[in-house]
Amino acid sequence: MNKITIKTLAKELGISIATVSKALRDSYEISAETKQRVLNLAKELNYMPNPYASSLRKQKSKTIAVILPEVADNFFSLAINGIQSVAIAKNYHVLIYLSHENFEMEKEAILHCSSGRVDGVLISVSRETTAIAHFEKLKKENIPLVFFDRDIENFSAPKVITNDYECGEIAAKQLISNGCKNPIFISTSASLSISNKRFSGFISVLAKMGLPVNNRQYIIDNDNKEKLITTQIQQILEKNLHTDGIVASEEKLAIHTYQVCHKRGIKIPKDLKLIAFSTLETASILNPSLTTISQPAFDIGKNAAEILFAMIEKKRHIVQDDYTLILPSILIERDSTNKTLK
Amino acid sequence: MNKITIKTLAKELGISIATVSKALRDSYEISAETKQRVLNLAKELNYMPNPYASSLRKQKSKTIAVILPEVADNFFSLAINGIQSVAIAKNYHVLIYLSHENFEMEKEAILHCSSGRVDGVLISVSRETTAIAHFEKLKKENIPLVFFDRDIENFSAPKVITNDYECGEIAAKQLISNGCKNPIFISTSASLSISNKRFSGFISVLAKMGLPVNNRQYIIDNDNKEKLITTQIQQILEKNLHTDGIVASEEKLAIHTYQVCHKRGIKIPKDLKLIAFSTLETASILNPSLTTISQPAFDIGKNAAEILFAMIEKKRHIVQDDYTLILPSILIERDSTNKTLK
DNA sequence: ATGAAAGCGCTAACAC
DNA sequence: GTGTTAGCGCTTTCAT
Repeated sequence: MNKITIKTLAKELGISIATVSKALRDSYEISAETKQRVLNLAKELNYMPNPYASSLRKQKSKTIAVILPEVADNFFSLAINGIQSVAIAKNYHVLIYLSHENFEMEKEAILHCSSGRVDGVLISVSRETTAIAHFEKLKKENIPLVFFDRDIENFSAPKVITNDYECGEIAAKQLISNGCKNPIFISTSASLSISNKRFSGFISVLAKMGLPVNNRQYIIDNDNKEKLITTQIQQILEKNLHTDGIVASEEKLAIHTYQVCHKRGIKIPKDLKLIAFSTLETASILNPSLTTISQPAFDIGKNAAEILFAMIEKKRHIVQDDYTLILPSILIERDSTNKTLK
Repeated sequence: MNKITIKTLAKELGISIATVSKALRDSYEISAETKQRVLNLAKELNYMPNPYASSLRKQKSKTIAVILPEVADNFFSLAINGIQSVAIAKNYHVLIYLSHENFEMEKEAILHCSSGRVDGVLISVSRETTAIAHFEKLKKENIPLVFFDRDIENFSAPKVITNDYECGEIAAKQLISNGCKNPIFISTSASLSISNKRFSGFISVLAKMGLPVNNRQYIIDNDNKEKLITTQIQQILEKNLHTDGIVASEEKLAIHTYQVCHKRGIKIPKDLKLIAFSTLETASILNPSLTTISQPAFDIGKNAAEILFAMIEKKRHIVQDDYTLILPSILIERDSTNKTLK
């Protein structure tokens, strides 16, 4: 089957390609009759404009990129949904890149976004990301960037995040008010701003309550094999026998903590109380049900995308570089932190 | 900052754009020295070729599309990972479209894939999909298509699926051998080939065992509000008080079944045994742990992508239109089907 | 080894 | 209201 281009239509109808182009775009210059003829033939032949020719000409790709650490975490799945919902409304296409929490891959992804491949990018940074040169390159190319959920402190761009510091406080309070004397905080990154904020909130409450503040933070190495996470958690627990509460900064860590506890006969919540930052759908049916601090993942994605489009559509003056939208998470109390259960 | 194009480089170096282009592509026609000069300057100026100009010229987009019913299901998250892993190795970009189980959206997505936007498409069909005109349009345009996980029967294209019929049998046997006399099968689509195969396997075992085969299949309407799923499951259970086992054809249905049971005080596995087609990470820590038939999601995605690339790279003769790769799922027995538990 | 030139399919300024 | 034309940035003959 031969390719149908504007030329085909023009030849077929005996008019110029310019006329066809204008007719297709419903230009006021073209007579109703000609438009009709063009549209009819286009439909008949299943004409679809070549997107790349148009992109090249207009210097606009009608696509955005989403760069994520991973897609297996429920948060990111929901965020993608939010992003897609607005992209589709804007008739945009979305390119997905996964950094797998790896800085080099993130850089690579950003690189792909330049030179006009996309009109804008949404990113949740990898846990290794501290440098900002790749973001600056984008800025130089005038490609709008907005952070969602996981941002980076020393680079200025709009961001849609949640109230991590407060949630850190809430987590600590939840554990302490349920009797924990020795709660700890586990995460997978020492540099991720989101983790640090959560930990800061957490530790501030311990301090306020007069609880010991040393050795409260544990970084789980998740760059190697999956298996190791449980081993590491188990070791932490063994070396800190007095630990009676855990705040898991990531969904995955909470799941692994359950597995360790099940295996080692550690009773949640009696021996150990657990609270997790997570949007896990199964939280309520876990054994025991898991107390979570749940992020508005869909809305974070949606709002980030909306801001991005505002920038793309050159309503740029509306969006300051330091614009920050904070969508609060909510605490959902369940059994894993309940002081009266065994 | 001005855009850096081949022209910039050429002018700067005092050579022609043709030479620059060839040097960048490491053509044998160009002297080592010139190549070096070009490469150096390119690096210095951060030159990135315009992907769309190149696509337009070469009639190749270096991107593939992945069309999914949704991304919240763990299976699809894993599959995306598999797909990405091969796309990245091939230096391809991946466009994501979500059908949200809606046929119109799927058609729309497929439409976007035509006219050269992508070099190939991977799809897991929506549960509403029975028509095939949109696929045929793709085929006419010579855009390779491969199905993964959820295929469609009356359209011939390579597919990577799992052994659904056998798994339906396995599910039935698992329930029956653990004492179920009245198991039912729940899914969300009456037309989805994958569900039907599972059900066929399931019912064949009931028949063989001499168990009643009428009213064994229940279709849950999942097109409206999320809430309703539990209501529907509850109603099924209330109207069929003798039901003592459920095969959930989808992860989500299993989760909702748990919720109903928790709420109504129905004890799993004592009152009701449950087995689910699912890759849920939390299956082992649910209350009770969930027996699953687990799909090799990552590998399904990966293999589908590999086949797609074989087709894109015109090793097309290698891939027949009716090529079917079946990657078996595995049964993981856990407490939700255990006959001796309460 | 290098360059001139045509053209991928489309848009838009400018004629007529 | 319609057509001519000049590119967008790149690749690829074909000359030289």
